[in-house]
Amino acid sequence: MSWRDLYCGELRPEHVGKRMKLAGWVDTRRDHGGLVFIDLRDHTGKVQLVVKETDTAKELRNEFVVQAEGEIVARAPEAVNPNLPTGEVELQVDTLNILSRSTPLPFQIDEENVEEALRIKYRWLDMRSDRMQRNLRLNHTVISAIRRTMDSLDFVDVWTPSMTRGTPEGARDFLTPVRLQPGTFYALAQSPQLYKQLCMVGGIDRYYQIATCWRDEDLRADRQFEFRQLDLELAFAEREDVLDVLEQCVVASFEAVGREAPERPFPRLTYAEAIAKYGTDKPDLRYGLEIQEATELTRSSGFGVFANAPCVRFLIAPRAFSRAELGRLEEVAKEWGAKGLAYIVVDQSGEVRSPIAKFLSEDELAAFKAEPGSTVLFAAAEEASVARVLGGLRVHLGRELELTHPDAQAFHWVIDFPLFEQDEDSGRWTFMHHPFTAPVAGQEEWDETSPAGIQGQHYDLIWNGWELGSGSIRVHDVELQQKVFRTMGLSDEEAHAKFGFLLEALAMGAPPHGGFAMGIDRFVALMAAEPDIRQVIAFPKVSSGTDPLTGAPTPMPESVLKELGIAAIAQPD
RNA sequence: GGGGGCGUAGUUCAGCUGGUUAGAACGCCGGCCUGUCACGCCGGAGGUCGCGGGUUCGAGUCCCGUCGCUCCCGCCA
Repeated sequence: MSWRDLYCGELRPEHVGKRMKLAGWVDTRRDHGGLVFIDLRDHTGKVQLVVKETDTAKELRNEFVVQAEGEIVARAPEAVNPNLPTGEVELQVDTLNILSRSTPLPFQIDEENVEEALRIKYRWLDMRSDRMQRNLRLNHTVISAIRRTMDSLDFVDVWTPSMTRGTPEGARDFLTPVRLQPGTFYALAQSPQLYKQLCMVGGIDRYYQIATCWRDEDLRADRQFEFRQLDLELAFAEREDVLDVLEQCVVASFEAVGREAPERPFPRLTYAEAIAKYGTDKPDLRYGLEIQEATELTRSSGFGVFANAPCVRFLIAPRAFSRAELGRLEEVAKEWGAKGLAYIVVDQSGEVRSPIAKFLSEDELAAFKAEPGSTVLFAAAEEASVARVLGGLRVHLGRELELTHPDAQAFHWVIDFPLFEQDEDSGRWTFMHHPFTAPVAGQEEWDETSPAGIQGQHYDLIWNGWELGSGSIRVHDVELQQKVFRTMGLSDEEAHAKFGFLLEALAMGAPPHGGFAMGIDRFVALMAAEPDIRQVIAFPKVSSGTDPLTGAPTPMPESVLKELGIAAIAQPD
């Protein structure tokens, strides 16, 4: 015997006259005395039950789980509900079983704006909402499409360990004490990076995995302690081979949910272009608002700040801002590190309002090419600071001025990243992405104390200003790998202590290879038009790093810690 | 570690320049109702205004601290 013959949302006029069992949750109850109407809900939708007054019918409350049996009948024409797909029929109930009761709920299903920690604490209720049902099913659909694509391209799913060797570099590790080896720890994998490279050396040729990764860093709208990534690696591959696989996965995902896929190939933008035109390495290209260069133009300007700054750039906002609006924009600029915000407002009549206009020549003013009804916003400082400030302003203006069409989708690649970057405080050089990224061909030689300008074969995939993921062609030459380690200040001895297994593997016949890792949660959140990844994760943690549902994390008994060979020096509040 | 926003009934919110007994909607409880579909009507319960301190004749409202949630910076190879 089965609990039900059909899903609630599936009932149609063709079922009229049939006797059926339905089961689901009581969505709403309309008690008319002698007659009770119930909207019965499951994940497919709702259908109306009509129940004669009985003790059982009177007892029903919201979110009770019930089974109802009876005849499917057509509704009278005037009783049809056009707002419901099942609105032409209803179940005339003669047998009603309450399978499970419910206490009054802490919030109503489908109520909007419920505080998120409460939704997460009672996730089993939240999951009944249309929103979460849609998102979790979308998550599944996308992952299925990605797996189908990877399988069709002959990728092999290889499971790699979650418990791995800790590294002081990169993100902070989550640690697991090891009882059998007191005083030592495994680290939960920040990514399968090294294992997948070993797979390449091992002849797997095309590896992939929907891999869970752990990073002990502060949580954000787009970051959780644990998350999943599409992790892939190809042997004998060049950049374009890798990008092609990712583009196929993105297109397949769009097609799987019945949406128009972005056009291939996705546009490519160099890192240098991205920084210069958009002030960030993950620009949102749904709108223009490009940053423009003015350093040379203002070299001999009468405005000292411009004349003396190593870099002067500007962007032109399509709006003549008021003084109050400019004040708020200056605050935004300061958040991004600006000392102030120079501007030129050109109002609708073409009249110029600007505290710096008096310092600028006619030629300078004309050179900015500001149309009536716009504002020129300047940043003048070190190049990196200018990029950061104008990049921040650009994103702010894009949102404030609603420069994006709601349906616009902008996928693109950022390529040609620097291989190393210099720490602003210590002056030390370190890798920009990770130490396994290969330099571009012909740039394998550099001064290990000053690797400025060396470019890496690294690439990022950006969607609407979100970094979906990144990848690179890796170093497969052991000498080159050691050179990279030395450049970031790791002696050969230290490198061997930490990454000896990689160096040994590279020394035993490593094919050229490269790969990528794309954040699944970010991808699905954007697909779902959600503002953060918690909305597509079944059981997320809140931003303090705690789990309101289970109450984790918790202290552990002394005896347990002792067995693990550790002691807690902090007590929870 | 730093900065911003929020915190009032189970939920979502209102509550003015400090001033009687802190409100609404939904939910919940009781009653009536055989065609509703956000059913309707009548009645009711429900509040440490996050917490602590201060200013004041008087604090939901002002000040300080603190906690929680959230967004951002740092951080995220």
